[in-house]
Amino acid sequence: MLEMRMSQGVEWAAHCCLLLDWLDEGRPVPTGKLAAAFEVAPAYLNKQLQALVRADILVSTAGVRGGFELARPLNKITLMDIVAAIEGPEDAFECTEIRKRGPGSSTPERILRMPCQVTTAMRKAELQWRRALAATTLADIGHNVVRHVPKIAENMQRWYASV
Amino acid sequence: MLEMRMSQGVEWAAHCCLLLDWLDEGRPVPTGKLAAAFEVAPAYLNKQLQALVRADILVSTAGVRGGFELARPLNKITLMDIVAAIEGPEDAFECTEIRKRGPGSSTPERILRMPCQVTTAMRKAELQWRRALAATTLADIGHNVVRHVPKIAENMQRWYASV
DNA sequence: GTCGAATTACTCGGATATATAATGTCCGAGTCGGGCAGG
DNA sequence: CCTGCCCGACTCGGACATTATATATCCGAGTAATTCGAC
Repeated sequence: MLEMRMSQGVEWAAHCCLLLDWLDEGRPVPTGKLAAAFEVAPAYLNKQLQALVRADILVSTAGVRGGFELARPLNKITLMDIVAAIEGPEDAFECTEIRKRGPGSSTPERILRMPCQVTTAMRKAELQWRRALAATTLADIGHNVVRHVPKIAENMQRWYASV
Repeated sequence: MLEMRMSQGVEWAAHCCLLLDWLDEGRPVPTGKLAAAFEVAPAYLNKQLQALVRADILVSTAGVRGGFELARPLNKITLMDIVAAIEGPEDAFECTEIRKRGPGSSTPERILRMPCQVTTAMRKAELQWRRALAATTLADIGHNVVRHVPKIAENMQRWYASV
């Protein structure tokens, strides 16, 4: 059996953004600290954070006290933004137009111009997915977390001060 | 940039099912003919069709006049069935529970039992996707095609008789 | 004591390896159809 | 001529390569803080 899987980077990115919000440092937070917070490979996390910078979700600062900061508040960052930043803007279903191959190649050119109906249906489904992702901000998710763990920000700040 | 992509097999599978319906043979259609219809690698297509058999979308017949037939009419086959058969039933977003690692491990066990809010949001979005896929049958798609190319079945039957 | 420049340690960024999954190929087991012999 | 058995060719099915992608790592370029010296 095969498996359509999303990159781990999406999960890492979302949690990192939430953590950056909770820490609420005035200064950049370096990759090493974020990696330590989730016990993941620092250099690989760095790569994902670079993608978030390119998507204007984070801003990076070089130098001795450098690191990453949120480029805008969490209520301006949607899950769609995160997914698009890490996975790219392409659709999951890629149409290779096999309908045009073989005997299909002899159908009138006027008709071949019309979109593939299989692809159209797939696109509609993916659109629903993207709609839901775009409708959810990281602020929404953070709010749900705080509802269950009110002291999450305080806990994370205390931990950050100790490392 | 990375890329979350769905297997090509999904596209092949959908088009093969449509073709099987249009051909409307009383007998099984072998892999070779289906592969010729779309100019794809026969052995690899065979692999995808096997998955459809395991999912009870097609039935296979061995032997000299063997091949594949639809296990049920197109209005009983949804895009969700196709995707699940080829890609597997797992969610695209896989939660690795990184919230429990690092400082998160010291939070009360009672809270860690609750689901990850990032994952919950992702699941909701995927559910919308699955809903749309499950709401679309291959009969719907086939109907849309016939609307633009009324003679599609006749064309395919004529081609099939000639190969 | 204050200012400024060189130094140094730290961080991001991209180039480079490795692991894993998707893609593609090949060969064996099974089976149906036809041919052949016998009645 | 009809019937039943045997043979052979064709097809699926899964095991086996190959290629592409995701994962992981490493090192260089650049920067900001710090230190050291001069005024």
